[in-house]
This record gives sequence, C-alpha cells and structure tokens, in this order.
Amino acid sequence: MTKAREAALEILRNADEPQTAAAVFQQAGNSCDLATVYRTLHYLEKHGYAESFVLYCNEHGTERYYTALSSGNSGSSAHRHWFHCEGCHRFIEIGNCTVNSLAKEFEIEHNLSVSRHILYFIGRCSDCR
Amino acid sequence: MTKAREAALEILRNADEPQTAAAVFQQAGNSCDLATVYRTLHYLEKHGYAESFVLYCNEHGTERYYTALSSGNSGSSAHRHWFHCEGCHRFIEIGNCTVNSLAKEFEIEHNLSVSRHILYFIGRCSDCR
DNA sequence: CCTTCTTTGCAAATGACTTGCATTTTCAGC
DNA sequence: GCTGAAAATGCAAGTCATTTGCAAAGAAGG
Ligand SMILES: [Mn+2]
Ligand SMILES: [Mn+2]
Ligand SMILES: [Zn+2]
Ligand SMILES: [Zn+2]
Repeated sequence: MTKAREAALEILRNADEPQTAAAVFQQAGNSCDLATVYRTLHYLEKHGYAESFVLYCNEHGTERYYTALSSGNSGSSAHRHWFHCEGCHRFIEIGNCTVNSLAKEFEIEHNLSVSRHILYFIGRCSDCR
Repeated sequence: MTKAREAALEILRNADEPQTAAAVFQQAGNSCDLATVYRTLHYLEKHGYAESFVLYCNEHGTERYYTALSSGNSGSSAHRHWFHCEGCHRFIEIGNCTVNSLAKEFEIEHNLSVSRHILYFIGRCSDCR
C-alpha cells in the first residue's frame, strides 16, 4: 500500500457518495498525477478495496464512479447501489441490495455464473423535482 | 422518420442483443455516416423507440448499447435487462424486470422520482465458464 | 420553382482514460 | 544502513467512443 493508494482509499472512505477519478484527483490536492489516480483506482478495485460503475449523465457525460468497499478481507459491507439526481447530480444510497437473489435464480436457470451486477436509479431528488 | 432512422430502428428490432453505434453503422452497410448513426440513435431514444445503457467491458471498453423498445405508442414491452458474458461478449436477456417495485418504494421513502434505472449482470455464460 | 426547416456528410474537436518511457520509491536481503 | 531488483510515479503523447461546426442535400408547403 503506497502513499498515493492510501490517500485515494481514504478519500473514497470519507466520501458519502461515489467519486470520479477527477474528483479524487482534486481532493488529493493534485498531490499526484491524474494518471496515477487512475492506476491507483484500478489497483484498489482489483484488490477489493473499492468498486466502480459507469454512469452516463447529460451534464457530465460518461464517467466511472468509485466507492470504497469496507476492507477487502475483514469488513463485511455488501456492495451498494445508488440513485443519481439529474438535477443536482448528487447520489443517494439505495438500501439493501436485493439483486443477488435474482442473480442466483438467473445463474441456475441458465447454468452460468454472474460475477457482479450493476444497478442504479436515475431521477430527480426531493429538492430538484 | 427518415430513411436512416428507419434503417437503424429496423436493425435494433431485428437484433437479439443490444447493439453499439459501431455495430449499427456496420450493419447499415456504411450507408450513412457514423455521426448520423449517433444522431439517429439519440433521436430514437429521445422519442421512445429505443433505450440504452453504458457498459464497461475489459475487452471493448466503455460503450453505449441500444435496444429497440416496441413502438413508442402502441406496443407494450417493458424495458429489458441483460447479462453480459466476459468470455464471448454475448448478451442474454434477463427475465421480467423486478426493479420497478424497488424503485417505487425508494421514491416514497425519499420523496423523489425515479425516471429510469439501469441493471445488468456481468459474468460468464455456460459456454465460457 | 422558391423558401424554410431538417437532416446528413465530412472533418475537426472533445474528453475520459490509457500507455510508453525515463525517473523515483519501495523493500527484501545482505 | 546499503544495494539492486521490482514496483510505482510523473509527464507527455496516444487512443477511442462520441460530439460538433459547417456547408451541402432533402423534405415540406405554398
Ligand atoms: Mn450527473
Ligand atoms: Mn464485452
Ligand atoms: Zn437533486
Ligand atoms: Zn460466453
């Protein structure tokens, strides 16, 4: 765990919503190169410290968003899903992920394996409706 | 409905899985410009003839995939969700979308409105496991 | 025909993300 | 501590899906 990785992970952990590479870069105070931020996020995801999803929004286009995953080995956090507001572009966490059971059924039905799934809502939050 | 739009929509309707702009372009036999294909897909989505989602895959990177939506006014097709195989990159349709009820609950709980949602599975199909 | 509005082709631009390469860190073993 | 190989980083250039400006081609209506 290098300094840059520790820093990025801490930023994700303290964030209350998914963060783009650019956001992490900025919060890191430009203390390292953007390319390093990208490589760092890849590392964190690959090693189970974070997960990501791509989301398209009219205003910001297509970007990858990252969230911390509580400690690869110890912690138990199931992964999370989010609602994204098209007005203020904030994220709101969606409660318990009920997709796993659906995935299980699908796996059996088709004799295949689902390694992960992506789910998110798009709409307008109470402030922006 | 121009000729190019009709052609693109027909391609989406005949496809048994989501198509990228490049795929539509190619199937159209390069009969029109790629830029036109993009504009056409935007048109189809905006007017309820198609829907899309962005998906990231190691091999093809981040791309937008389109599917036909049975006829904006008449047809009744609820939208669909897909499983994407990381081995052969084929898509398999996931049965009935059970996310709407989840979205409804979320709307009430947070007093907001969910206009759409994105859900897909990633994994390996029976041929590729 | 003629005018006006929309669509298209072509080429250049955009922007998120990736990569090659030279330089710096990290860190295990001495 | 010192040393060398392996891993990480900065910087700059590249990639690639997607978008956009603009002028030419079509469509619609009178
Ligand atoms: Mn947004
Ligand atoms: Mn794929
Ligand atoms: Zn909002
Ligand atoms: Zn497969």
